[in-house]
Amino acid sequence: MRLSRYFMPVLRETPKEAEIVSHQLMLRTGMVKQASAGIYSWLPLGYKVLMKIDRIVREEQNRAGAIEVLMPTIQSADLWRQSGRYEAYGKEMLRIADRHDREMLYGPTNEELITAIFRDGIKSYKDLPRNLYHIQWKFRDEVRPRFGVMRGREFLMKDAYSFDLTPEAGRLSYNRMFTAYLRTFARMGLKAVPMAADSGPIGGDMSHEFIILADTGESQVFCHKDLIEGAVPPIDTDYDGDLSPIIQRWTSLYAATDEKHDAAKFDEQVPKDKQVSARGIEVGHIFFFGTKYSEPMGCKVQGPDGQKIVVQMGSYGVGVSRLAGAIIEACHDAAGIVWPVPVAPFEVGLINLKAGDKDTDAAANDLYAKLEAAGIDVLLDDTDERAGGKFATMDLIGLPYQLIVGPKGVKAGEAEIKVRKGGARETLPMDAALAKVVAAVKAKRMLA
RNA sequence: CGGGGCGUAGCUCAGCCUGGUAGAGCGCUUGCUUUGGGAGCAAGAAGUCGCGAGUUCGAAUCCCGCCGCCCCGACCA
Repeated sequence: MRLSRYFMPVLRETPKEAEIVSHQLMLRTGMVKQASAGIYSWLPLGYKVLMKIDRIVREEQNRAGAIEVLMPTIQSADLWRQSGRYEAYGKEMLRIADRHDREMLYGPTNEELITAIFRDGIKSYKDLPRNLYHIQWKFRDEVRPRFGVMRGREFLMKDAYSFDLTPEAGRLSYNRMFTAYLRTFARMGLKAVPMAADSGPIGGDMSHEFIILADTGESQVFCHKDLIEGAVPPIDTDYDGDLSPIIQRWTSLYAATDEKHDAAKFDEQVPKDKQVSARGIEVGHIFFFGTKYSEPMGCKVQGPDGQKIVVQMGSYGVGVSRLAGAIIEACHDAAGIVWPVPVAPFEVGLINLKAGDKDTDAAANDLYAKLEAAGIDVLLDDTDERAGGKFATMDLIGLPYQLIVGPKGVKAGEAEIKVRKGGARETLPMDAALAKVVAAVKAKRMLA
């Protein structure tokens, strides 16, 4: 993409409504624009990031055996009456009447709808297990939206729902999602730690929040240091195999959010030099809820013995739009965002320091064409802005690698590479610089 | 939903207390000079002062109502 033809309304100053750094940076870089409280338009740069997150989530869901569907944003109240939640949900549910005065709602979640879909689509125990997921916008009419896309009213979420015959089989489904989540967040360049959460109506140990660590995170978390550097399940993990060693490894060490934190237990279970107290952001939540929805909604299958079996369910959420903000919270410095390669809106920022200069233009255009040919997602700053402004903007939007071409370098046949994270710079012959950037990007695309 | 605050140019804000008909910086446009880390000079465009109703000779300013937005708390992915 050529910046001269792009739409990227960057702001030099920080809009006053933004309190936290990710919100400030998302507004300043022109990633999003607030439409009304807690509701955002995603501008090109932000949308690219959102789609890269979306894609990683999807790839890892598919890999774990989940099947993608797409459910509507608008649901009927009748469906929610079947589970008894229409009355119970409260004001966070946006209720709408259609032209026939039928009661509708903008879905805050999809348990009812997926349970009905699955119930009506299966006949026998042989149809289980299954895991269906979708990535869709949801709406919760929060009393007080804040923190930009981290806590908006409208948000993009991945929700997976597992269906099993028995609680034991449900645990296997749970483990698959648990494992997929470890990979999903690691691939985005994040340190995510699963922490035991309130497990709802079933009890037991089948609920975890996935918390990423960021100095500016919303809540205090405590955990064993080894969890932070824990080994991420490899790409060839066999999801049909026994995943319990992975789960065991990630759940046996102490990890708790502040509301569940037990200081005495922490001291007892974790050596002083392994105790980590940090800030965190919840980006995923998985739980097993058994027959909470399948029972009232009549989601049953006939078992081998002819008896009806109420299906065991679990649900598994990832805050896709929230992640865009959360990643920035975890990855920024004083100059701006520092994107991990897998979620960066562009992988390389190519700076033409003197647009309009024949030789510099030729060199920049040549590198641009070669980067594109190499399959690199590149943004070429070919505007006639001054050098200082270009550097500042490029640092602000945080592309992982900058390739800088100016008249001096062109004369010497050289280009400069700047690594956004850490700021290391290196001047190399044109082709060597190109090769090095391409190799660096490709090496970092798949972090896990 | 309790408490607090804010709405004036694209952005950040001054002016409001003490009414007299709108300002600054940045950005934007044009020209000249500059050109490797947010340049200089000159000229210029740009605001129904959130909306409505009042008080007044006169309202951005005072009064009332409404709307929008933000912050703290409670709540939440």
